[in-house]
Amino acid sequence: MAHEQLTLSFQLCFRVYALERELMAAYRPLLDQLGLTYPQYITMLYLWEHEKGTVGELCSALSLDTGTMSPLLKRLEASGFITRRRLPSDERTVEVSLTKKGRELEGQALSVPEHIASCLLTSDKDEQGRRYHELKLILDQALEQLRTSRKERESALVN
Amino acid sequence: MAHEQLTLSFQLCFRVYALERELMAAYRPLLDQLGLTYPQYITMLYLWEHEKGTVGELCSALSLDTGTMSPLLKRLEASGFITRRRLPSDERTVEVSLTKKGRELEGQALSVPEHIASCLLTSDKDEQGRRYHELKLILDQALEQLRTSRKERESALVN
DNA sequence: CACTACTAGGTTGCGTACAATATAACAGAA
DNA sequence: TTCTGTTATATTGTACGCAACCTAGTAGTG
Repeated sequence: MAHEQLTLSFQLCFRVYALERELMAAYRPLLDQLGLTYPQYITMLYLWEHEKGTVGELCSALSLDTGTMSPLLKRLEASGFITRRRLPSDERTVEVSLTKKGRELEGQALSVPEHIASCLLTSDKDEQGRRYHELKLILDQALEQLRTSRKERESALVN
Repeated sequence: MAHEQLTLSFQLCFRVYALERELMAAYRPLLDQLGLTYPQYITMLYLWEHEKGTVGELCSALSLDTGTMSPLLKRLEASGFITRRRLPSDERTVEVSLTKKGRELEGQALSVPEHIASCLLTSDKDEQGRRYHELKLILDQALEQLRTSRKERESALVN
């Protein structure tokens, strides 16, 4: 493979790594006021939209495993935003629901996207909007690419 | 701000968050064989290029703070890849250097970029190369944008 | 029913990330 | 020289993120 492609791949990875942390740093002061972290915030976003969901659905929606999600939900429960209960129909599955306090938090979170957008967008919003739309598409392609590669690796291990 | 821009920003953040973890998952099996994590790997990349550096230089090159870098370097030292010593000229500064074992590791790491590139690039390498080059530019712009916004926030706090 | 396999979540251990704080060393002013 | 402020790094505490393992509940088979 061409040296340039190897260099490019490395630079992409490093930038994604750096950008992820820079984005978290942008969210942090906003979410601090709500008493949430970013992973907790996107968990709440899921619940604000769907009102409830099982642990498995949350793991799958956010691409997180139970080792991350279980303690995270425990903390959200301790903060009083959600409740957890085992389903009578299947005692293995745990259903997560919003509390009154959790539902009310949505109102306070309404300004978060605006703040983040204003950190990402500068003067020429139309031009930048087009670029970011393009960026979203490429990120999706890269994600799908990597997930496909990972599944191939994993099934190769089994066989 | 337009609702579409708010939605777009959120989707970008979520995808960067997901892509970062998917990339780490792609690196993990490769780096496991070297006995490195991704942050340790990019630390070694810096040292393979520069032979040595201070803790501060490493923090700044990788955009990590000392709370992350200090224990990371301690682990790299425990693995025998680096040594640390305080500079006689300034006892506050710690200089990190490669050991023989650390230098030799570079040879075993040569195939890593190739593997990652092959997970990211599929059939049409030229077309995809162009897209990823574009992606790199947009990531850089987003990074700079966010860093500028952050500096503004921080200096606003001081004043 | 007894046995086996599978599934949904939880727990443990290790390594980041980072805010907040601590500490020692240096640098400049009085 | 002493005091003061700053700098470079380390430490502590909290929260991910994930591999590996554990457990209880369910489902299918004979």
